[in-house]
Amino acid sequence: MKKLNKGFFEEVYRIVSKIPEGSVMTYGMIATMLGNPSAARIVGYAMNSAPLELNLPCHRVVNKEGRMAPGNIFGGEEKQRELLEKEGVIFRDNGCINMELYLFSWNA
DNA sequence: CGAATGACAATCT
DNA sequence: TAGATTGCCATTC
Repeated sequence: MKKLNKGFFEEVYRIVSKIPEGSVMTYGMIATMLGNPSAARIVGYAMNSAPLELNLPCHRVVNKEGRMAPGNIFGGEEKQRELLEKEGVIFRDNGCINMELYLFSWNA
């Protein structure tokens, strides 16, 4: 669980760590960046194995709905919501993020 | 090498 | 609308 230098994972970590505060990224989007638009699961899997030492802003990584995973990951999706809100991300009433507004534009 | 896993996505019921 | 199912692809055992 230490040699996570597996191209794909590494790229995921790199991209995620590049997400500026107040912005969010979707798994499918990251996967597309890596060249595999269908590898969204791999991104999630990478997060699952993501070393906390990297301080990856995984809370800025959300699914297409603008929502976060199951809820038993970081300590509760609600906790994530608070974190993101604190960074300036406004959530909708349904608990989803305004992706159109907060989606991080990687390709300048 | 083969089977299992996974924090998604899209489709179907 | 919400829940369940399948597909996809890389990593792990």
